[in-house]
Amino acid sequence: MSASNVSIVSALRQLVAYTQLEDGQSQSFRTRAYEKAIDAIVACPDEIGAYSLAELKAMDGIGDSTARKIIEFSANGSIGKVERLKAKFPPSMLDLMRIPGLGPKTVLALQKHLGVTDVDGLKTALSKEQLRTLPGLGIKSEQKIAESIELLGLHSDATRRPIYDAMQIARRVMSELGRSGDVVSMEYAGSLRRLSETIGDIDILVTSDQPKNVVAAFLALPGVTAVLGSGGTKASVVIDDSIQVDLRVVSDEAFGAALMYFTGSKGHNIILRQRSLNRGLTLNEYSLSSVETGDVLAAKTESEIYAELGLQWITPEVREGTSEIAAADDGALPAPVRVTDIRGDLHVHTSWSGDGRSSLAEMLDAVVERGLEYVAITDHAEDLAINGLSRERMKQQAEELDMHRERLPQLTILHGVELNIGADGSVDYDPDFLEMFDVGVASVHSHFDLEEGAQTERLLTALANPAVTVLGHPTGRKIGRRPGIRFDANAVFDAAAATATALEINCSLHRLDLPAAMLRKAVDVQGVMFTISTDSHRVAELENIRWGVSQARKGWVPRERVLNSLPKHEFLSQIG
DNA sequence: GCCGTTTTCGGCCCGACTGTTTTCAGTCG
Repeated sequence: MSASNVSIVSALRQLVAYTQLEDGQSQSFRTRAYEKAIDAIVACPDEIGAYSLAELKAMDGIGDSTARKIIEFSANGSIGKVERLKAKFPPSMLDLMRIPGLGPKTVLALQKHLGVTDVDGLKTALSKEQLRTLPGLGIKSEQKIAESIELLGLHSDATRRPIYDAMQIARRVMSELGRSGDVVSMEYAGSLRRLSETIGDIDILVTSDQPKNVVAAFLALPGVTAVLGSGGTKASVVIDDSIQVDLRVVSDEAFGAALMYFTGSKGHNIILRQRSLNRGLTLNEYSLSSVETGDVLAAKTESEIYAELGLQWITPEVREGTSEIAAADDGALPAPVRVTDIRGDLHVHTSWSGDGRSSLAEMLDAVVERGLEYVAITDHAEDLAINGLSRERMKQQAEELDMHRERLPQLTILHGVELNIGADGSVDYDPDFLEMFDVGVASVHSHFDLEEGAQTERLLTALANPAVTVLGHPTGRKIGRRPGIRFDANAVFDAAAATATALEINCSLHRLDLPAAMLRKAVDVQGVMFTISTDSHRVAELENIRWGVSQARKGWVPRERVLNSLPKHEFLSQIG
């Protein structure tokens, strides 16, 4: 069996770290090339472990040398160069490089002058006050490194936080910081704005005429447990002992340039700056300007900067520094889905099911409030223990829905159901009973650990069921808590197209399901349609539609492939 | 190590903060 993308990326990350030590710098052209290859693999929807040399080299950012290393890893489970460097630099030196403030230069100096190659050795050297004797280091550096060891956990991959958690903290920080009268505008940027599934640190951009005041207010926020650094226009802190938050303050005129810079990704920025240089321009966090005259061409909005570079605006979610800029250049990026494109929500629970927290009336009123044209009420079906509705209850609900239809004539209310896909692919009730429903969202809520072949069969059976309109949260994953079920995506997407069953983009930040890489794969299958639905269990969750829209953008899903963006009559004839 | 309507060789993004260095190197994002 060939290596998974995850294991290949992990091996290449090791290669980067060891090469940084070999080169004695973190930004050599070689390591940057490896990092570019990693970005390409992360963004690739296909498993590349079985790719041929030619196929690997055809990928943008992967050349002959890296391609051969990938093949070597896939065949042997290791890379010769890494093994060779391990003999020179003990693996524990990589732990040292993860300590904030320690880069390859300092770690090499530790080994060369003090024979220190691991964290314990470093602690001993610190206690003997030996670090201050190293060239370029002094007493302050020694203290800083000692403090950094306490923060060691913050920079490891394992401490990336699920986006849901990070978003909560970001919103809290922003609401508190917003009380400072000096904040003109504020936006979160970085991987949060790109809707990455896990977040390493939170980036917050503020525009203000009084940057020093904003930085001071930031450092004084409740929940700040450590200050990692601060200056006149930027600062980094740790919130709740758990996640790093970076603040950057610029003038309001530079908002677009700063937002772009701070949103990244790093790879995306590098390509844009290169593109700028090719046009005699330079791009930084303040502006896009002429190299020769210094004249500012654009700074206030992202759109005008992209436009000056001859590009359509690129939605943040796809700024991964891979193929998005070339696609924008060709006008081949799909027009990003907007929240206002969504005309109906097809996955909504009420207090009729045990886990719903808002009443049917409250939900319907809120849906009208949001200006939707149609909605499907999809409470749980009977096979879900505790939460599911019996047949009798479903019939009662149907009657109650009729009342609400009279009450809310402006809204098309569909009677839906969230069906449970059993281990064998069967669903709740019987075919005759299922005919009463306008919409069937079929989801996996159990048997997450069946093997891949069985999961695929299970989903194919469900897709073939005429009562199933939508495949709900198809992988069943909970980000940071539960991996998705494994299935043959090609087979499932083909079947979705053949049976005209839509694939759900579940809006919950816990789910974001389908995942972006799978969405990109599904978009390539002609005829596959998608729904963007909130899976709301309470009124407040209806606003989660924005995350699903954002996820659709991340998956390059074009507007016209979103079933619930269709006008009511078109939508009804499609699901009819 | 990668890449090419400015190149198969010679380039490769940009700036803030920190500490130790009196002009800059290292680290980070």
